[in-house]
Amino acid sequence: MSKEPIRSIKGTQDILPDQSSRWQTLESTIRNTMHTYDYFEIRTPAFENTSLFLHSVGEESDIVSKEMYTWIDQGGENLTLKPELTAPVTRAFIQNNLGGLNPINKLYYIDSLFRRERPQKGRYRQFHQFGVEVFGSEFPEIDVEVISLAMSIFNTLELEGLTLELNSIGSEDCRNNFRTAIKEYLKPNFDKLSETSQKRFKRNPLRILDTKSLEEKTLLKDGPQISDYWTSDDKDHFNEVCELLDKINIKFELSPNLVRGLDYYTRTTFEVTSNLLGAQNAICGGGRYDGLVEQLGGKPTPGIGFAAGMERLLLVNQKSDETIKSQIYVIGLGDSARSLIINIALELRQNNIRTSFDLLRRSIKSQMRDANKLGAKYVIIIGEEELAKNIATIKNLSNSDQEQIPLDSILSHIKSLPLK
RNA sequence: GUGGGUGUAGCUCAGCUGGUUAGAGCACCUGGUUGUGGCCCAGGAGGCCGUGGGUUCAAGUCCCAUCACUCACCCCA
Repeated sequence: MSKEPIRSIKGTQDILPDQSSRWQTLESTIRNTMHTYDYFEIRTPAFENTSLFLHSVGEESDIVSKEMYTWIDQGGENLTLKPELTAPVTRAFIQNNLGGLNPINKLYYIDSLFRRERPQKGRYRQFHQFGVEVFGSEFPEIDVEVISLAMSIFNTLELEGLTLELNSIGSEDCRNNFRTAIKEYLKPNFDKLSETSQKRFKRNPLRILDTKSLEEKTLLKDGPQISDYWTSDDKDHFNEVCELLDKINIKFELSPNLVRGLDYYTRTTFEVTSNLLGAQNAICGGGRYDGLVEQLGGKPTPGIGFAAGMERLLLVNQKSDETIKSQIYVIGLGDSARSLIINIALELRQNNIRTSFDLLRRSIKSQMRDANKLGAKYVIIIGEEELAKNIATIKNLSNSDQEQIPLDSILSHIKSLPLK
């Protein structure tokens, strides 16, 4: 009976050292851009009360109805690993009265989320998103700032093949009117609709626009359009957003059927897709949610945000990353030298010089190999001969030059060398 | 939840219509240099051929089941 090793959970992944540097560069690019826009980071807990998501994302949404990791804890509380971040950040915004401290709050996050779906390319059960949530402004300038912030990060990452799709699903009134109109229009054809569309017809008619079926698409083409039901304010808002985007040279496509899956969206919705991915080609999605804060018990406060999937960004961003290289490798031959190099390595490290030495008591040959593999620039060799003369041999690995220096001048000597 | 594809060395894979000790490249280790890396050369280690069952004189190869991975549907980042 051989023991089966324990495996990671389906849809989760280990990020190993050969990949972690790509994550680090991605994260620092995100933070840098966020800071140039004066957005500040918010961190929320990994899990929340389940009701938070029921009341924001919507009970009929796929996320809530079939994808959440939910459990009852030992105290009887109903908890859920966060499947998205707008609701938790909004909850934190309300709970900490951020709106009372500042009329506008520009928040960003980089975080892990959890959804129990069947994994596939670009989709995992634990995945990472970065994004922003801005509370307090109803004006188009902020819609545009948020979009331009997202695009600016993608530009810095030199991503190619991206498309920005834009739509407005109008305010509350608009959507109510549209909802009755589209139901009216589709009612005679109800039997012809797909099963999912029939469900949506009852629960969330707006999302029928999302359909993939060609027949339904052509049927919808001649039906009522959301834009016909925009209030004049909705229309003005959307036009201003488009104009401002033009003004700062951000290209976009109008997608009248871009309805996002979550209940809380209003007015502006947008999505960025990549033609380099498979079926899961959305790398970023966002929009306005002017009613959400109030819905979750806060003072009426407009909001807008986006979230971008980091695993997908890394799939799109195939640029290779230079690996971090060591600088100094210290070799000690013999017992006394071996104990000496521990001190030398320590001193170099305290001076911010990347330093390694052999931990397997291997031969000098293997140690040289190891130094080479680590990308060290110089090797310091201390053996019997050197010890006797109180010197160290320093070898430049790129041109094989070797020189000998006094033992007590190692640090100053190394500091004078080009270590890059 | 549904469908397709794939499971052979640490990694990428070969193994033809079933046939004898299961291979390659890369990586790893040792040696070629009494204390010197990369390149080269020589050698070495490393495989319940995913797992269980079946057909057969004979199974990595065929059949069934099962598990895992993967892609896709649904939906989303």
